[in-house]
Amino acid sequence: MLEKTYRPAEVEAKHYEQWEKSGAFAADTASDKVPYTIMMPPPNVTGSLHMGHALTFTLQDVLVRFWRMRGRDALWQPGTDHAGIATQMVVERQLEAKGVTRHDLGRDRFIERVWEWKGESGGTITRQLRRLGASPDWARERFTMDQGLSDAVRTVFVTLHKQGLIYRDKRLVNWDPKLHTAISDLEVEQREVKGHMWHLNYPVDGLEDTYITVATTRPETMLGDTAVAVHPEDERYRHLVGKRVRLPIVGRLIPIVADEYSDPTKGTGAVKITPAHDFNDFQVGSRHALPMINVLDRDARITGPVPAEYLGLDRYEARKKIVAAFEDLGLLVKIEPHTHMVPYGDRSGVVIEPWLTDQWFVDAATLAKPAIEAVETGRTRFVPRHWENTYYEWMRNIQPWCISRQIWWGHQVPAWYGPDGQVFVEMDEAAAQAAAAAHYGKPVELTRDQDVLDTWFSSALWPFSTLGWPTQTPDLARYYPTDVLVTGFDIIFFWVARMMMMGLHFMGDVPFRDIYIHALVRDEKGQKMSKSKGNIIDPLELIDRYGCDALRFTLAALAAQGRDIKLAEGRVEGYRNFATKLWNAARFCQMNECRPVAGFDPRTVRQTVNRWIAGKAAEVADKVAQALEAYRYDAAAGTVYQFVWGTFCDWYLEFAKPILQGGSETEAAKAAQAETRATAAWALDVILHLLHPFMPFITEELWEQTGSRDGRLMTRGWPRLEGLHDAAAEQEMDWVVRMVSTVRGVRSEMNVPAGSQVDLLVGGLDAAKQGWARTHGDLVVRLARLAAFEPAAAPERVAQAFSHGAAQMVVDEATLVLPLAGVIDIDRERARLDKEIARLEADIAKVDKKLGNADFVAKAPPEVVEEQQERRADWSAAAAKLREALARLSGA
RNA sequence: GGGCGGUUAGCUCAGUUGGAAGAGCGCCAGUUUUACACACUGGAUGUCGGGGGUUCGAACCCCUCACCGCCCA
Repeated sequence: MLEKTYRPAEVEAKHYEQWEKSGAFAADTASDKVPYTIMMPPPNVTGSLHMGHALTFTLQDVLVRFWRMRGRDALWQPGTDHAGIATQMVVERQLEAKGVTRHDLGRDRFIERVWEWKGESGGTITRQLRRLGASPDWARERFTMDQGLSDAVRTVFVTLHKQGLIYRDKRLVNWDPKLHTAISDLEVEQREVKGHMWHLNYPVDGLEDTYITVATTRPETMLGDTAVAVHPEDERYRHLVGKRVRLPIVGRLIPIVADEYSDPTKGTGAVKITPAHDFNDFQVGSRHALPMINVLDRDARITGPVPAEYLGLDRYEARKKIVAAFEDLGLLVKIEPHTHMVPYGDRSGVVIEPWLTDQWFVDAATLAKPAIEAVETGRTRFVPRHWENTYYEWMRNIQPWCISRQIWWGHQVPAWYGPDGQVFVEMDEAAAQAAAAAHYGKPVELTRDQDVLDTWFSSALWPFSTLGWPTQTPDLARYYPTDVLVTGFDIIFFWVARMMMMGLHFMGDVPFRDIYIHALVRDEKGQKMSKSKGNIIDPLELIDRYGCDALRFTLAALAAQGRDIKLAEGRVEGYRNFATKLWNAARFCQMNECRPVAGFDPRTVRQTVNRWIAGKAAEVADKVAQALEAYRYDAAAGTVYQFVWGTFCDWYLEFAKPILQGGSETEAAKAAQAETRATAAWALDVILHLLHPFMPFITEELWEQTGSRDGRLMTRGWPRLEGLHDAAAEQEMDWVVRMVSTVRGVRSEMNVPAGSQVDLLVGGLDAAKQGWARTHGDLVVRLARLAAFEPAAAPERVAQAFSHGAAQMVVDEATLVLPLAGVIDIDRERARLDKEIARLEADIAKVDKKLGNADFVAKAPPEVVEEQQERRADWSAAAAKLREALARLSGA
């Protein structure tokens, strides 16, 4: 016998181990099934499971389990990425605790330490994924620093270099002065900061007492100014263009240039130009061939051709000192409070400096072209579709991608330099030596480029590098392109776009057919979860408290397309209750000996209730499948929830009770009971299948406990239920539901005590329904808590009932009478009937207005008009019957 | 400034070819009703953000305004 409540903690680990051990997660390259492939977005190896992971991996697992049941050879490719900067930071922090720096260790030993760390702590997130019930093919787990994936990275780098799509260049990059590395645009976070706008006077050379006032948010950069720019159309400054100003403090003479970059409506209309420290100024500088003077070192301290007293000052100390100097010189015009955007490194949290360095770049614009086209032509489809705009917007304005990082942990750039700086990009040192020997005509000593590549460079190859590329493996042929990528919108630029570019370039085909973009998980107030706000909900805690299935079902049920998910713990609790409900339904079946019958065919059942539930089950199985095919997780979850609770538990099991628990004296009763037992067990099995992708643990546990089965639920096929829809059974059972609900409603409204059993007399029931009434009489009695049910009550019975007071109601063509001698309050009943009639009359009036409109009758489709007419007829018949009832009441 | 999304019951949200406004939670009332109180039964609740338009008919299509959120400058 099942326990009274489901206890997730006791079964989750057991089932997971069995699934994994049995090989149920494994894809089968040799299979003749059609593959279904999802590349798991590799979480950072430093990561631990947060709610965003819980969502994305639940959604992926639902799909994978679903399609696996649908008969596909499912490959969910798992792994982690090496997270260059993040991982290096973790290990450096550990060293720091011991008072050691990575430089003390040296590069090789440091990297050894990182691998040690990875061995000890790198498995956290994959262990946690198991607790979530995720079913990827763990045997194929990959890491972006694996040998195979590293070969792929080198191959891609060398190939793109030979194709001229990777090059080395001196450009301004986003420099992180704390981490001492370049980072990509995407790793820079623009934050709104309350700062100041300093208005500084620059004396115009050769004109006494003439100044040009520039406004800046960063006074310290004036040390590197090489021009002042004004708009060519700006009348205020036209006469000064071509003249020069003497840069205060520094004393350098710099030109006043006309350039459209300067906006006459902003600040003073004149801007200082610092080409070596500002992206816009850099462009102005190139247009006017201005010198670039670097005044910051790698720590963002002052360096370069500046007065000695400034050398070595931190950028903010320098700012203070510069402002003070302008004030002393009488050149500080004013300081205004000013709110503006300041770039911060998303890892280090410090202000980023645009800094002139030598870096490796990918010619992203060239690679982007086919990637844009693939989405335009629909070879890859975004779901929901509007995310393609975000993709286009970024792809069409794509900048060269800076891929080199000045850190140690990562894929070292496969480039070697000769004595004269000549670069040789090759697969390995031997090849570089050979190339160098050929170039110089003799062997030379080479030094390897110290930089490593952006982690996203290796992640971009994930859809094919994990399958064995550059080797043309059977896996690669079979599983690429993949079916769908499931990820969050925040990663469209970082990763999705780059996989598209690399996939198309190296595989000649898109990496995935569909890109399902899901929302962000927020707290119940709609706030983004963050450590600093203290509003983090830990998925593992929720799993401990409510069970994994409850969390998974919640996330799926809330995953409506195009909306963020506001997660309130109450929802998880609600779905925990749902799991308990299912558990108890199974318990009920078990208590009533509803056991699966081998070879049971639901198409052969005779009892109306059984034909009815079989038809409903088939309908739901289809709906759920269709919803999942369309990534409508919320609809799929809602449909199965509604069926389990609202149909199977609330009605079917109640309908089955009299049959199951009634006597089995006659042969007919015995047969009905046997059939109902078998059908109930079968319907429960269907439910377990439909719920399995969402709630794998409880369904597997119930599968195990409710029958003697071969094999696990997880490896079963999705129910194929054809030919089960039964409109007649549906009509009949709907009528029973209407009868029961109507009586219940009136009982409650008339304050009939729940415990008291009353008679129900029915008049005017049409002949066809007399049969239904006979079949389901005891159901109506039981569910409406009646003493007796008389579907064809004699008029004198009714009259007698009225003489003592009765409540009346209308179901379809029939009038129902509930004798309530001693209980009924006549005024109250009259008022109730009045209200019912008024409601119907209001509805009728609405329809009449429509039908009275000649345009409506003329222009609306005939079936719509007919529908309205039928409605009107039904309502007015019901209203007439209620008026009769009211009259009877007054007569009594 | 540009783009995208949102505004429907107290709360969170469905509502996919325009054709009687829905669910869950919460709330109120009642219930040992032999699977389940993590339950059962019943009930109340809406100018579908405002305004205009198209249409026989608009929560849905178009225009406009307001507010909220996100992304990019």
